Amino acid sequence: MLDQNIRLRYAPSPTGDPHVGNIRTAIFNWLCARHYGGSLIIRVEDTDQTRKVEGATEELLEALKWLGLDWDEGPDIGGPYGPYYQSERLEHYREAADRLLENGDAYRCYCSPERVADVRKEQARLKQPLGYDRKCRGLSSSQRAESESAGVVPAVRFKMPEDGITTVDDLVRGEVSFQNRLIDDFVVLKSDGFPTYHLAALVDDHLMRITHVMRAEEWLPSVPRHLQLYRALGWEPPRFAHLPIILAPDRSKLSKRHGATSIMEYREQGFLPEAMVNFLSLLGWSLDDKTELLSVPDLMRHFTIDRVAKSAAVFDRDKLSWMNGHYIRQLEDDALADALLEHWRRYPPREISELPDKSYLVRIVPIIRERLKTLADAAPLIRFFFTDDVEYDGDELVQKGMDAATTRQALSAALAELEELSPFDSGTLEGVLRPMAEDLNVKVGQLFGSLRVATTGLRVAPPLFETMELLGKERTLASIRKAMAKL
RNA sequence: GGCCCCAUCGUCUAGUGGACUAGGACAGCGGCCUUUCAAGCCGUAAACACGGAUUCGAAUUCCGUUGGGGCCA
Repeated sequence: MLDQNIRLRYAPSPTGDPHVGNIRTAIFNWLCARHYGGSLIIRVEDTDQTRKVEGATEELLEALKWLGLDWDEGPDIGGPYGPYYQSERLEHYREAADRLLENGDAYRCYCSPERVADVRKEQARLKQPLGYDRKCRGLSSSQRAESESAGVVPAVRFKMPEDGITTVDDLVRGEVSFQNRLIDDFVVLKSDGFPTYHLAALVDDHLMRITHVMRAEEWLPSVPRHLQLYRALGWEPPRFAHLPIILAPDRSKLSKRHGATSIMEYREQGFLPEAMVNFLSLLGWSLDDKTELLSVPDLMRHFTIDRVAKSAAVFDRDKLSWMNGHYIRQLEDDALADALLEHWRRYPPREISELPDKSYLVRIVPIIRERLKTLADAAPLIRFFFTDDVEYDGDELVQKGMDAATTRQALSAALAELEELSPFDSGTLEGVLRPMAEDLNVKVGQLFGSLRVATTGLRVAPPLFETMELLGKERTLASIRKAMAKL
């Protein structure tokens, strides 16, 4: 059933930011195509001119590339079934509409949008099923001529069968049936000559030899329309797989008011592409009863439609964060430094004014790696490495159970000891500072705490001795002196 | 309102009639480790929506109810 010749498509509308739900659909299509050695086609559904957003297609493709997806045919690379923008394929839709008209499977409708709306309103009032009342379905040629001469430009409506049942054998849901009589004669070609989604997507899927349509569940109700269209056109329909939708924590549709919805916002917030792909893959799909962490090759190896879930999934940011932390921890020093530099280049952090040297950053990275959930967590944690005037309140130096005098005394003692210290490395530092706490009759936590604030300006910071070593003797001593002056 | 889909811990999920005293993960809680914060390790709490039916036996099949979601404007 599924073989190397399968062709899947991802067909986004360039109407705004790439939504995580849409991206999840892209990932599923991609994984499926790659798993079976088939092809992934990207097609831009830009026939709705009013909703078109400038630059949206470029941003979308960039998002997909960032995540590591690739495709075999698409707007940027072309392919044997192009063009891959629907706005450049209008003649195909017109042709299909003409055929439907010729064969009597469609008719011209002269009703104004206002009339159609009124009909609906009345139906709603009477609590009847909503839909076009088929007024123009039985128009005589003279009636048509009359409207034509009055200058009314018609839309083309498909003649839905008035009885019978349309059944789809969905790959994730099994058989789903619809009563034809409850579905109205929908528009396939608008009066402006542009196709509706139903016609355009279907014509392209056919012409592009799509074998499997994997898309979000919200499209399930339009399947009977599509199937009837395929029948009328004499084309073999693809197999369908309707994916469960992604919900916000309050179980409503994921939208702006729930926080980030664009995949690019997650990038900005410091999430890694491998974490996003892994996490999104697990929303509506699972490998088994215990595997959570899967690399892209793992996912490609294991992804099959039969393991796609039916029920909607809530987008759990906490789990994403955990997973991102996991992937950050997995990065080698060099790779993590690169990732941070790249992130800062793209989204300059307020804490660090200039991009630091990679050679220095590579040395810092080991002491913060396991403290990061996102790349964005790094800058506030290590800003003191890149500036000499760290600002903090003098009170912060004073640890619990101490006062300004004892703190000053402790810092002074530490300073005296460190001035003579060589080598200035973490092991040696710990070797002299730990016993010093006892001599001073304070707890190590108190001494280290004061030194931590003195050197980093932070109460929560990377490990003290490693930090001091990386700061170097001069800067460490200078910051302790500065701290004493604050007391 | 009509049509369609869905229903296992708070969340993501495993589970396709007996191996289920229902497994894993995130989050929570407790502990260990510990210079802060993390990470790590150990432990703990937590679910088959409800009611019928089928069956020797049901989370698993069927029907209904309830709830949630989607589409139709």
